[in-house]
Amino acid sequence: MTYVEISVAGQHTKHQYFTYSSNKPLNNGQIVAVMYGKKQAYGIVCGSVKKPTFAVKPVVDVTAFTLPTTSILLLHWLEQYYPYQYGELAQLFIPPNISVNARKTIQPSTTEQPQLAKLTFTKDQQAAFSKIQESPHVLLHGDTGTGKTLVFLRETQKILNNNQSVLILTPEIGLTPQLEVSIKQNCNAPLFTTHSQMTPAARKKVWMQAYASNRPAVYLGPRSSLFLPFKNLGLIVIDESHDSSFDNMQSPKYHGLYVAAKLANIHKARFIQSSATPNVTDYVHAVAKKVPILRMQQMPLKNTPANGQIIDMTNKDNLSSNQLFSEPLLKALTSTIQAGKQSLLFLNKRGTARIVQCASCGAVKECPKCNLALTYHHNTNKLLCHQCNYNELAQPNCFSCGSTNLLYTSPGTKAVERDLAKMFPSAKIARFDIDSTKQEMLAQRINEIKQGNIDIIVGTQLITKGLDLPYLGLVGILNADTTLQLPDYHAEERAFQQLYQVSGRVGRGHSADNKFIIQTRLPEHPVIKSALARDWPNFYKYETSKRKQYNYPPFCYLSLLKITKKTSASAQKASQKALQVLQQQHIITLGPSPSFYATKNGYVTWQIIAKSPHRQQLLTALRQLSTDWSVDMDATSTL
DNA sequence: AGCACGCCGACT
DNA sequence: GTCGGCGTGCTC
Repeated sequence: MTYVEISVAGQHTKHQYFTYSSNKPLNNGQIVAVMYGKKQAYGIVCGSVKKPTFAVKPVVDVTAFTLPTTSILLLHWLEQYYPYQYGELAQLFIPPNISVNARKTIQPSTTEQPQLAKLTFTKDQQAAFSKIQESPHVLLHGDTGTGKTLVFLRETQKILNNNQSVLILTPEIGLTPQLEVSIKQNCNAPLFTTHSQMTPAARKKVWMQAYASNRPAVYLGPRSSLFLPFKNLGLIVIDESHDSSFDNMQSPKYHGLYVAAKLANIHKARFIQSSATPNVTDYVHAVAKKVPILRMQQMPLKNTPANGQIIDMTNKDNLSSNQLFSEPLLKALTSTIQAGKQSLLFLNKRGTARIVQCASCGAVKECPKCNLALTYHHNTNKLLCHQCNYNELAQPNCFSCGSTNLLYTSPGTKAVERDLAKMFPSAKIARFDIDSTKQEMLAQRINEIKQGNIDIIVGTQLITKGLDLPYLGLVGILNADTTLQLPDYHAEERAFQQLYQVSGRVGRGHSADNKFIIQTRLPEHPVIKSALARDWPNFYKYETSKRKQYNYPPFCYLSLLKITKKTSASAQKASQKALQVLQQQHIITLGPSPSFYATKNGYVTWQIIAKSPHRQQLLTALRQLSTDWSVDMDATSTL
């Protein structure tokens, strides 16, 4: 009889390991089935021990799979880097649809040998490529359309030639199958793609492939691909590294970028983080760690940058009879339709935040401590900071200019579509948002749009990502302010990134005379101005100094703690208890306050922001909270 | 997360 | 008296 320590996956476990007995020897990393309480669960063998003093249960069954040491090292690193339940982290490594009967079968991979495309590099691409040879970790900071992809794909081919595999992390690729196509054209190895629409069976196939194959391959997928049982990884690329899908998803909330960097380090693999708009936090870290930053600005095509224009919506001369559209935007729409080109109108629906903005001067009241827009609470007629709970009575007049013309809501895409249909009765209009578009339909809709038989596209954030529309002549941002003013310390950065990405959709060398119009009530806002000028350094300077002033990341470690209870009173009571624990450990706290999305089906959520200049100090304190707190370490959104 | 144990209100 | 509310704690 032997005794092993097992990391039990998927369960809420306060202990790192639980001891089980087994009558046959087990390997470290082996995946086994155990009883945990009354439930069966899978676990990872993490070492053997002497017979313990307490009673233990036997291992129920063993699977045919043993995780590589690299995976185990990554698991242990995650356990000390994040304050999460150990079981949640172990779960990441367990293959989908696992069963004790599963065999180690792999599909013989069908590899047609592709004709590798001949690459002609621009000077920037060539420079970046040679720099990559000199450093194991680089930040590829290339403007949209400068051909970052080809640079890391050539490196991918080099690594493959060296008989090693490559992992390419990408935001959800439903919208951008281009990357998949480019990999096939440029890389001479089997490609295994994972995406969120895939069935567990299909995911399992990819897992098996990584597990059993000894041949080098390219793995393409979202951040969950980090936990595949890789062998001999020579390169990890994280494409669009700023994308929120790398850090924004369900718990356990880990940042794909940091985990990727660690995994590369464990494998002694090269690491490339690639983005046109890197997060300032990541950028500051890269500078601090002396990671070479490779700037690419040269366009390979003869592109005409779009004609950018800011429309001040507080200026009466710009207004039309319709509240949503300025006169210049309507004129641009008319002429774009006449020219037979497409228009894309971007509206951020998430911005239905209950923010109060003055229609006359654009001013929004902010929390003096947090620098975030105050949200309006109807029942109490108060303006409230959802982060620290600061509040004041709502006034009928603008605090800045005294006007009584205050705006409490913003319109949705439906209203936009309806008004457009009235004003342009003969135009074909397509609306694109999460509600109107099921994921599976997207590809089809996009094809429809690419053919050019749609005149006006109305969309939300979906539209910002890597979509190349050959007939696009106009991009209009209906209300840039909604994104900008979400009460979230990261909101201005997200606004810049979105504006930058959307404006990149137009002016891609397809035709001259393209337009990019931003409607705003804050025409002098540094974020709006730098986005229009596509001036990243200016934005970076503004954003970092603001973060420093109000003590946000990267100048502190920040985590968001949430608790959901039946009643507001019990949530507050739990919050007070947590505050005590945190403050005893000298953690800076904001709140507690009702969460931004405070109530769902009768339950109430309250939250606390916890900050500290020292990661370890914050982790230690968070580990002392009761288990009903959900923790988002390094949260980039405090909503 | 589930599930058991334990201590206070309204009921046959 | 007790049925059951959910607050607290544990799972090798």
